[in-house]
Amino acid sequence: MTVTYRESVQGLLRDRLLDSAQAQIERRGWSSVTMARIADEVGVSRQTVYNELGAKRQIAEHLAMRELARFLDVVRDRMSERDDLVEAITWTCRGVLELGERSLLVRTIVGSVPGEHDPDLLAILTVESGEIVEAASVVVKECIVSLGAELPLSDAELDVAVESVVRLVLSAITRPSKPPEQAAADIGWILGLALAGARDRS
Amino acid sequence: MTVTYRESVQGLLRDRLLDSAQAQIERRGWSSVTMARIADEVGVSRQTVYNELGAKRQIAEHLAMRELARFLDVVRDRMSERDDLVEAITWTCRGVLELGERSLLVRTIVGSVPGEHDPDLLAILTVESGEIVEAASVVVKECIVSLGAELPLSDAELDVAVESVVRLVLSAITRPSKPPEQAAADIGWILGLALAGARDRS
DNA sequence: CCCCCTTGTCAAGTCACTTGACATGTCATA
DNA sequence: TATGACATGTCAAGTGACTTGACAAGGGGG
Repeated sequence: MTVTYRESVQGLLRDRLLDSAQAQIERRGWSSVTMARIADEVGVSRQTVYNELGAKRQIAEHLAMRELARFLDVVRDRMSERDDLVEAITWTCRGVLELGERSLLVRTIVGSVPGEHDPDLLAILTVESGEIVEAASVVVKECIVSLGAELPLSDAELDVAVESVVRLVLSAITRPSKPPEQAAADIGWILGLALAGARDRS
Repeated sequence: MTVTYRESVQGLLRDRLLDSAQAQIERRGWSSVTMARIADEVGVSRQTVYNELGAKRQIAEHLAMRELARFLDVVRDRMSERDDLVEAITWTCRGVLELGERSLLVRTIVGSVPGEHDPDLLAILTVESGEIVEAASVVVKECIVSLGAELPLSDAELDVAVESVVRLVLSAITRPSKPPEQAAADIGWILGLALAGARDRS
């Protein structure tokens, strides 16, 4: 019993509600998302939506966190598919950036015209992005550590490096300027240079 | 909203309970299945098991019906993969018999030593098998009708033919004497002969 | 300005599930 | 044979998630 019945049920409700909200966003934008419509589509009462997800503002955050989880799954998968650190990071960045292109939710948020940015969604990409960077950094660092390679960086320096990579990826997703493969190669290149410089240092 | 949230939850509970019961059967036999253990594994109270599934005897029936559904899925799939009726039936019988060999639940029930047959499980294969024959016959007939071939049989005669095939398959599952492919060919051969005879008749 | 819709909150009701208890039956063992 | 351990099956009272209906407050659009 890895996951209990009760947890499954609770998770099922959450998922359904978020699925509905996400579908509405992707169809007609965030402003068309309505607590009543979510409740209706899922077949529960409006109050239950409030109980489970909280105010509408928080729904956007929940969606962001759920989407983040999808990206972190890619991170975990890809990081274990290469031995060399720089290659692993490059390969992972590419996968993440490609998912960013495929993700309908991300495209809807990022792709909306600046002027008509919904305040709630905009907030996610700015105020809340701190949490995103933090969560992603933790996962990436875990993957690097479990890779077990010898690094010319102190623990604190590793944190900085990881966070920088995460921020570069996030930036490339929100303001893409080149295809994923090349953007990933660029990030890997920078990281490689930094590691070489650190190695020379000693 | 093809299936509502509430239905999903109810179905989830049922499935979990039956999964647990089935796992216990396959591990240590029917007699080791306990209402308390089912409740415990799924993480609900013992009373909930009674509410949802009824007495222990009925759990065996539920399991049989659920397993039957798996077999009928195979029937529906295979019957649509051949144009000629006899070929379709032969192909379907083979698939069903092969599933019978793979099905851990079926193997556990059928394969248990005659002397130690648990009364409840034994009942399923005897008393309850009427329901099984009936349900399976309905599905098979539906498939035949939707196949749309011209048949030399009246509707009542078709019922008899279908039921006979179903009974032959059921028998081959419970008392297998040859590999699925050959047993299926045998059934198809009989059916072919019967149809030829019916055609001559007119 | 008023109407309609939305958000957000509250209290009372409903129903699935829990809890604890009890009667009953069966089997192993002293 | 008596007895303890354990299983089935049922009941009533309790808990908590979800429902229902209502309300205040805040925008747009006719």
